Amino acid sequence: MSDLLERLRGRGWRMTAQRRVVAEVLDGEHVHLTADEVHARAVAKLPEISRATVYNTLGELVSLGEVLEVATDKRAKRYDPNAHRPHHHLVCARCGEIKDVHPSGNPMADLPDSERFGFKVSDVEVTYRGICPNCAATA
Amino acid sequence: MSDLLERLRGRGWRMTAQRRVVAEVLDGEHVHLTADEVHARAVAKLPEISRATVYNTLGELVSLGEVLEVATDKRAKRYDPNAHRPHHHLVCARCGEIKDVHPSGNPMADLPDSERFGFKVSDVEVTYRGICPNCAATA
DNA sequence: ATATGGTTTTGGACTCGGTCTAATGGAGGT
DNA sequence: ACCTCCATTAGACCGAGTCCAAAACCATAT
Ligand SMILES: [Mn+2]
Ligand SMILES: [Mn+2]
Ligand SMILES: [Zn+2]
Ligand SMILES: [Zn+2]
Repeated sequence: MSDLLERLRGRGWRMTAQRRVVAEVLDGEHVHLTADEVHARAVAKLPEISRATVYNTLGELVSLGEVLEVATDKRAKRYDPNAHRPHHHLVCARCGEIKDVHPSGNPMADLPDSERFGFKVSDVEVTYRGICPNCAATA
Repeated sequence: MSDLLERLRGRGWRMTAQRRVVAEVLDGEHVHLTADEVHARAVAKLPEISRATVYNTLGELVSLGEVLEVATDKRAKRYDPNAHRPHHHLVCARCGEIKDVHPSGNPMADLPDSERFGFKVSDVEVTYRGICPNCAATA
C-alpha cells in the first residue's frame, strides 16, 4: 500500500479513482517519471484517464509538497514522490536513469559570502552525472 | 573585443557576419542568455539574421566547447560563454538572474561509494537558489 | 574574372512538453 | 431529489526547439 496515498488521505484530500491511480503509480524508491510516463501507467489501471487530469493531479501534489519536480535533463520534468527526505540526484548521461543520493558535507556552507552577490541563499541542489553500470556494460 | 571571437578565429572557425554577431552578443561575465535573447540582440546588429542560424551557431559553439548550455530553470536553455573556468550557479528564484559562483570544497568527494550505485561518476553540478538584492528590495 | 562545389543561411513546417478553456460529469450536503 | 462545487475531459493553444529543402554565399581551381 502506498505511503503517499496514506498521507494524502490523512490530509483530507478528496480521493477519486483518477487521483488514486496517479498516487499509486508514484509510489516507490528512486521513482522519477515524466508526466507522460505517469499517464501511460495510469491508463493501464484506469483506461479513460486523461492527460489533463494527470497534469492537474501532479500539479496539486507538487503544491501540497508531497511530490517534487525534478529537472535533471532539459526535456520533460520528472515527478519524485520522495519529498520527505531531502536528497540529491545521480543521473546516467546515456540512458537518463536517476538515483537518489545523500552526499555527506554541506554545500551550502561552501559558498563564501564574497560569492553570494548579496543574495539571500536558501537552497542548493546537487546533480551528479555519470554512466550507469548497465550502460557501461552495453558500451 | 571579444575573447570568444579571438579563440574562434584561432581555431580556424569560418567567420561570417552572422557568426560574428552571435559571438559578440555572448561576450562578458555572468552572461546567461536564452537563444531568443541572443537572437533579439543579434538582430539589433544584423537585422536579417534568422532564428535558425542563431540556433545553429549556438549548437556549434557548444560542440566546440566554447559555450556551455545551462538549464537552471525548466524553461529555455541558457548559453554561457564562461566555458574555460569551471563554476557553478546562483539563481534568483524570483527574477531568474544568474551569477557565476566558485564554492570552496569538492562535492565530488562528498559522494560515498555506497551512494554511487555502480555508476562511473564524472561530473557534478551545483545550483544555489535564493533572492537577489534587487528582488529583495522590491519585495 | 568565372565557374564550381561545398558550406552557411533562411523561412516555414513540424515536434514535443506543457497550459488553458469551456463543457460535462459526479460527489456531497440540504 | 436537487443544488452547488469540484474534478475531469477533449481539444485548442503555446513556447522552445528541431528539421528540411531551397537559396545565398564563399573559397578555390581554372
Ligand atoms: Mn529523487
Ligand atoms: Mn555561468
Ligand atoms: Zn544508463
Ligand atoms: Zn531577482
